[in-house]
Amino acid sequence: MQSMTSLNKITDFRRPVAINLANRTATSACDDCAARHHGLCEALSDEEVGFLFRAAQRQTLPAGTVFIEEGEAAAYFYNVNSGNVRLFKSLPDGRRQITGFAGPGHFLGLAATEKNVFSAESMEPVRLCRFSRAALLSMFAEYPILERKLLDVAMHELVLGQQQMLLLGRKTAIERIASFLLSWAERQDVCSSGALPKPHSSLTLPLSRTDLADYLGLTIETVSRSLSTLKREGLIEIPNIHEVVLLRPQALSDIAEAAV
Amino acid sequence: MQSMTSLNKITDFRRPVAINLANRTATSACDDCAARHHGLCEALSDEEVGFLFRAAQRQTLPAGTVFIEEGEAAAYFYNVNSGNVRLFKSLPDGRRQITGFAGPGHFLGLAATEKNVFSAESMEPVRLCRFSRAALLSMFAEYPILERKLLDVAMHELVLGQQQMLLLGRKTAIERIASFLLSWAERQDVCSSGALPKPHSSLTLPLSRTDLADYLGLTIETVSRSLSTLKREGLIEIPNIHEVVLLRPQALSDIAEAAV
DNA sequence: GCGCCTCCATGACGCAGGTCAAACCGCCCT
DNA sequence: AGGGCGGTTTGACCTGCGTCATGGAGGCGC
Repeated sequence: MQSMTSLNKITDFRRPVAINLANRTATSACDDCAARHHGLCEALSDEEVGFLFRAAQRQTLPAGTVFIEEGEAAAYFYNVNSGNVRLFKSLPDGRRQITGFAGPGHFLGLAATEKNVFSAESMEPVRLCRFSRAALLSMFAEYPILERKLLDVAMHELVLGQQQMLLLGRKTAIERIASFLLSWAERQDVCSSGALPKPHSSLTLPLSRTDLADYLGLTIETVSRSLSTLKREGLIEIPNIHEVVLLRPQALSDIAEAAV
Repeated sequence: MQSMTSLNKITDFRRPVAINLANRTATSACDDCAARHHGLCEALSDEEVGFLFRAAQRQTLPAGTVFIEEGEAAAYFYNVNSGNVRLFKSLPDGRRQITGFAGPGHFLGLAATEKNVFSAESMEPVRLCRFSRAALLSMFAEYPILERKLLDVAMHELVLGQQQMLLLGRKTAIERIASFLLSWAERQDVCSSGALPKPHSSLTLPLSRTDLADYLGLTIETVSRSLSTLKREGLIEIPNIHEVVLLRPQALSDIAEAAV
């Protein structure tokens, strides 16, 4: 049991690292950051965060800004401080596949080679910390825990990616919508990982129907129709366009997982 | 230019590591391994490989053995020495999505939490090195380069995963087949990364039509029909069931990327 | 309040790809 | 050589979802 160490907990095996005296200005700036205790930064001490802070450039972007462009040289990594971001790939004729969303604390840029293999666009006003590749690489040498944490992050994204492949390759429209609602509930901490949300849990969807369609590999019409079906059958309520109430999570789960 | 260090080359920044005298028996066993100069092991010195060797259990499996089962406790990591393996997720009603293939040198188990989130099955007789989580974690402390290399591996898999999401979510049947053929050519080193294979390049497909269908989110009938269409139009030749000749890679690429 | 614009819902219809069925093709076994 | 068997191809048909079109609902400027 004890030996069954979670692989997503490899950060538990922290090596001792040299601690330098971070300047207080830096640290306290991070104190106010919504991402201070999420994602990458949560694994770091105040001193380490201070070091990271000094290596970062801060950016504030209005909604709808594409700040990572597929095919461009991949010069930077990003950490989201506030706001939500959509990640996507496009085909020349305009077809788009959203591969994921990044909110506060999420680290961007792991799926990259020399060129970015995806684009990123702010869905709302967004604040970011930006790191050059060189800066991040040099930080690895100083703070090995970063590397370890990034491996955790990458592993988690691999898990999500595989789930999404099953969804896109093999699930029906209704199953995709049900799966999405439950995974979004988990993301919003409405329920603990793996558990079902309580009946009548309410979700906020900062995404448009178009985003939803491009994420689930459907059209907006099919998304709309599937949501209507779930509503008609009493599994969800849609008080307004950006809100969904999960009336019967178990029934949603049965659909999402194609329970027999 | 020089500062544009590839992120997939972060292993270039090797920290000095303690080198212990590996016993020669171990090292020479690895010398014969097809995976010695691929994937994880390629990043390691003989001494490091020797250490890894002693931490590993070797397994030989016949074709069709499921050795990682979705939902089971994730106790081990694997490194493939020889043979090919399919990775997949299933729904209770039997629908299956193959999320990837692993050949010699590939490392398995990164997409895992406490439970495996995918299954793995040998497609042919396979030899593996198996590591318990605990063993791998303790190796991280001794050989940080492992962690770094695994981050590289994970990042590369994220890139592949995003490509596959675009394919599954937004491409037509023919586009999927064309994309697959080109990516398989790249995998088989028929062409360098990013470049097109030469006209008349020949590919070996160790996969059945069923595998192909489950990988591409199609049915075997559609896979078969799409291959026939490409053949009829003179883009490929199919001398036998496990071989495909790419007559006009550029035309395939135009289809795969939906060139306008 | 009014017009405009964007996003969403819903209905009618079409088609890419799924389903069902039959023929075909090695390949092994005797 | 013949027969059985699993995998593949091909054809005929069907359907889930995409496409196209229309109407509605909310937001925003003036």
